[in-house]
Amino acid sequence: MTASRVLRGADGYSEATRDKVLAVAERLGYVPNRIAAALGSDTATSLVAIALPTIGRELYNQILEGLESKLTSMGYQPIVGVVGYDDEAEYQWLNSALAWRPCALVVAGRVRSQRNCSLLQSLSIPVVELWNLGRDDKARKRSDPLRVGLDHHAVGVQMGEYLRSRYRGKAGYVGVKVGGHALGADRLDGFEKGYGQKVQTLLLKDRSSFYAGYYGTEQLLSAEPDLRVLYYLDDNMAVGGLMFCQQKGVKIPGDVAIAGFGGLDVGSILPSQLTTTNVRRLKVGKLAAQNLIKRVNNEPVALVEDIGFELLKGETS
Amino acid sequence: MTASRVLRGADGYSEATRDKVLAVAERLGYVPNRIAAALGSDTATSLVAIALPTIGRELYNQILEGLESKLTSMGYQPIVGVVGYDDEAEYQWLNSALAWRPCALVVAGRVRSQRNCSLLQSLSIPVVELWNLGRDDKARKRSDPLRVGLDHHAVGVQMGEYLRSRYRGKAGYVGVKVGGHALGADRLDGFEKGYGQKVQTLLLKDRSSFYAGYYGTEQLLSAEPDLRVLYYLDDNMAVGGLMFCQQKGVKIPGDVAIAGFGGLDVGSILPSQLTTTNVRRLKVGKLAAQNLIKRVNNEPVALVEDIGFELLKGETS
DNA sequence: CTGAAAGCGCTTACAG
DNA sequence: CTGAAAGCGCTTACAG
Repeated sequence: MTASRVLRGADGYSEATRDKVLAVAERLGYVPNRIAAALGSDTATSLVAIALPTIGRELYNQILEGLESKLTSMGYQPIVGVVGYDDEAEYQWLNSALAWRPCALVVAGRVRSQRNCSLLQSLSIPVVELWNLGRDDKARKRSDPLRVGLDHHAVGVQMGEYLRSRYRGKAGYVGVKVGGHALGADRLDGFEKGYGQKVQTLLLKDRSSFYAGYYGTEQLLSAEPDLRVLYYLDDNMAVGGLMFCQQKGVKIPGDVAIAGFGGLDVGSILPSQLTTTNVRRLKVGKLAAQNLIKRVNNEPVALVEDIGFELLKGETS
Repeated sequence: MTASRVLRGADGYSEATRDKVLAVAERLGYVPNRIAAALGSDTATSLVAIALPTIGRELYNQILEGLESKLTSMGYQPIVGVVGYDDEAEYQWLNSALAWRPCALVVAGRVRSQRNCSLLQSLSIPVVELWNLGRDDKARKRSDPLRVGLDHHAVGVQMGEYLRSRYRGKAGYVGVKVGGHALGADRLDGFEKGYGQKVQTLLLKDRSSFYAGYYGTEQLLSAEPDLRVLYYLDDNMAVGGLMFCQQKGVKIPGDVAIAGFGGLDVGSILPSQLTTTNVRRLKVGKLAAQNLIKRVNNEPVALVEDIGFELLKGETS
């Protein structure tokens, strides 16, 4: 009926009827029902499904903040899920979220099981993969997921080369693995390449934290006391390592040089600024949201968006 | 039809037909449509709307993490929105989220405009207010929002009394205000009461951060050089203040004693542990989700859930 | 500019 | 145990 037209802001009615409809709606306390609207129409919903590995820590929660702010401001509602690095959890979550017929989907770019890959490929809605750019980016097709992120291998290479230019000794790495996969493996690969020698690697079965960085450093240094350079999965762990060294009287960077990744806030509050690679996480989220919605609206959009990174030459190395 | 019954796991069909239905569904790649299900049924959806002031920082994002994990594990999908401390933004967001007919709503407990209060009261779905317990909690009615949080006034009193027992000099406070409202005002009130004297208060028009704590402390100390005790809105700001003092050669706690709030991770990695009040943020989220869903299912539930807090006697005061 | 008809994909209530 | 009917609150396409 005509009421539908005025309520949803279409045209084809007179001012008089509009006012009448609006008045009645007001009086009756009308609340629109997007569920019915979604079912009745063949156009897409305003729901966007977002599956992230975690949200409790600085990295992904700032990405989420960027996503949320852009999506909301464009009139979309995010449905968010935390799926860890667990293929089964991701699969389950995708299925329950997809049943709400979102108009688009955000996932974290990571190694994924065949089954989950096929699920993603079978979707008719736009998908964006966050955070990691892949090796296959040159060969992207229009039907592939969009990508917004950075080249983590290049981050590692850059940091490796920087430290190589200043130090000569053995290098170590403290990171984390989940279900057999090392997080940030691309950066570690790159680092090894950039530093130009084998890196003593310790992968903890733990979540990244100050504490993990602390005891990981303790473990690694007691096994390999002559390490000259320590690279970490992220700044939190690097700061943990820094604390360990300070407490043991190990001089930074005199005895050991330390570098992290992320440009998290902690790094900047230390008495000596942490050497790290800064990444604009908020921007990842915002750009992802923007590109996704462009694709939803069939506007032209970059298949791959590289947000880059920036080496912060701190005082810890 | 019968297919509907087996697909949604109701009963009243034979094994044979079930297998047949499942096989066909599989072959056709059937994806359930919760939108249609929601419209066709008068039972509640599995959507839960969550409106938070921020998600980019440790406090609320750990609450969100708790909410998300519990809700997802119980089969609900969270729609999340960031509304700042802005009544208009909250109002707009609530209206768009409510149009999806969520079965429940989570909001942050805060001072709210009359209009938003009436909106909340007019809802027929369960609502939970997070974080702040109110003064009116004794008089809660069944129709009022649930509450899960803590008594921030008591936090302030406890910290004030603790510091009073150790120091005598003037006290200062560095916090933040948004749109005229001081965040954490209840804690400040309590602190003043507990410490037993007027507290020099600096409210920055900024968001809480290390940096805000740093320059806020600088400002406050240059205006009031004889402060003996500094209390902060949260641990991030306290750590910023700590950094400022260290850099200026002010001895902690010899010259100035410092205390924060939250029990955020930063506080634990410092060379000297921060005095603060620890709050189990994850638990706030989890309990809120649990109670909300109990209410959705019409099970008995505590109207007010006090998760308490814990004074951490650190080395900075 | 306005409205009656049909349908979106389910579910509930009822009849076989 | 199985199915045909009606309806959820909208929208789209068509007729006045």
